[in-house]
Amino acid sequence: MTDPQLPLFAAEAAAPRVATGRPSAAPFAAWAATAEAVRATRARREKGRLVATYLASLDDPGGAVAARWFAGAPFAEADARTLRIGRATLWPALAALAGVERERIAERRLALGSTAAVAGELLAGRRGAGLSLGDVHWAFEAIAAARHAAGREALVRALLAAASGAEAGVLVALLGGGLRIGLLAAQVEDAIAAAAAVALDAVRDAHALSGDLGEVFRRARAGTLAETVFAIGRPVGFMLAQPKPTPDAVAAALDAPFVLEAKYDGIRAQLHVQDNAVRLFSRTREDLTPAFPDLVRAGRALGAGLVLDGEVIAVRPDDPARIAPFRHLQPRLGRTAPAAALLREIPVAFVAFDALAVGGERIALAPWRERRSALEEHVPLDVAAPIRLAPFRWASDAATVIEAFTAARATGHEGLVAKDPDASYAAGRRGGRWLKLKAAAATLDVVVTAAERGNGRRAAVLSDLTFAVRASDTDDTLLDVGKAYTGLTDAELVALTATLESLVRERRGGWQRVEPAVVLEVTFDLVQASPRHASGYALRFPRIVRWRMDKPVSEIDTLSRVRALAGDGWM
DNA sequence: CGATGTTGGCC
DNA sequence: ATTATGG
DNA sequence: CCATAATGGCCAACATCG
Repeated sequence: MTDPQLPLFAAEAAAPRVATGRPSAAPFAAWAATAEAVRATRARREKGRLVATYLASLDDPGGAVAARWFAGAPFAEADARTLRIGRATLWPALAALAGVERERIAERRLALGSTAAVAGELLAGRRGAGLSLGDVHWAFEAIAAARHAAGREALVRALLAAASGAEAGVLVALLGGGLRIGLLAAQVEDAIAAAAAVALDAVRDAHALSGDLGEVFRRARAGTLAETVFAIGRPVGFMLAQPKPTPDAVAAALDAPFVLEAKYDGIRAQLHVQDNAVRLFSRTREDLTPAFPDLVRAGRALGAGLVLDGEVIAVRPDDPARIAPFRHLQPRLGRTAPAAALLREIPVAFVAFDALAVGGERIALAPWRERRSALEEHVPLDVAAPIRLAPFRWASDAATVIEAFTAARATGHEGLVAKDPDASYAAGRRGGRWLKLKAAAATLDVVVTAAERGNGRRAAVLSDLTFAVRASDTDDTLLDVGKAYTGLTDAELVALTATLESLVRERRGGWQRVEPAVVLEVTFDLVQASPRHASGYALRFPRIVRWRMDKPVSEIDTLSRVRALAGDGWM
């Protein structure tokens, strides 16, 4: 169907891609049917079994793409390309194909909760042209390479026109950025291990190293998983920390003595130094290098064969030893060619807290103590250097954790990370060997002023709540200060929806303004000045603590309290 | 040309 | 990032 | 305990609009 010619490989230079073999002629319909069967069951083992059975049935090496797609994305994590397809492209394409108005799409989207479900409904009964895995693969390649939205829409339309009704639903889900069948990378790893009869650990390790489930599947079947190489310049999966609610929980979860480090409020990054070539990668393996030429310059001085794990933070221009909050770093993110003035105004540092390779040798499997020694040999302790060593301290009890936490907060850090000194680096996993502890937040009592219907499984409830505070003790004007969607149970959301429906004042699609009567207690990590809401403030990581049925609107918090909670200056 | 809309990626 | 949910 | 879904706020890039 699509032309497997020139544009398909045009983007190759940007990010080296791993070959997955010749495109497969295997029917896409079987993949789509498997995805639907996975969606239909909630049993995790059954989902895994379905995927494993399907993967085992593929005899064509080009079928590797099938493994990738089950994780919900059209491309591998190691692949920097995106499709740039959203509702602006999907809705007109669907409307044209189904021969209905755009309004009808919007209406059904609201009722069904996802554009994928709308596609399945509107295109139901279509026979399809017998798409193969290879056809879909080429279509994704072509869409990613298409520069203009019109070109992408034409490609999407051609793809969907060739799809059966059953295929259209999953295709739209993949195109729109999420399969949502209750299956992600971790489950696909299980299925690959089962389908190829290899050890799960080997599959996980290969995935962490390659960032491509397609390659992992192909190698698992070829018996060459162990040949997945660690290479400097190629990002590895990050080891993540598990959240803990209290210092006691941290102390209880780790054997004494354990390690405490600051939790830096920046962006996690992996620094690769290979001769003169320095690269920085994000947690999702995006290439951050272009945004940080200052760190690249500093990295060249470290010596080759190094892979460091750490955090990029903003530092104060007047004193680079002191850290700046996350909002200062934000304008430096995503830049492809940052101006010299920006580099000056917002200086950054890479705070190294782990070493995955030194002298060209992978040391990720060694315990933290040994990795830390290696790190200290390669990174200066200088607290003002652009690439600097993260300090740490030993702790054996909760009291020490509390003390370190207080000190970290006073310095401007988010909190602490606690680590097991004997643990190896668990690439790509969030295990119990690293723990994080953040600040116990203040709460605000607010009133709901507007609500919006949710997506997917929340399509039937008003799950997205906009809330306000009073202007002052003497002025009852309500000023919006944020939105939240998490914290209430499903049952509470259902009950809340009924109440909010009785309070409707104005309705626009799935959105509605309501009489201010529902009082919520909300929490957050931070209050920040923002033009987003009428109050002039917004919340970082807002979540609902509880529905305050006992509290009248006349007693909710005021703008002055919000102002008092807002971070200001360098903190 | 600047403003706006869409998408993607950080936390 | 976060919380709720269910295997 | 683990994996997954659904979603906040900020910001940059890029295409398109006016």
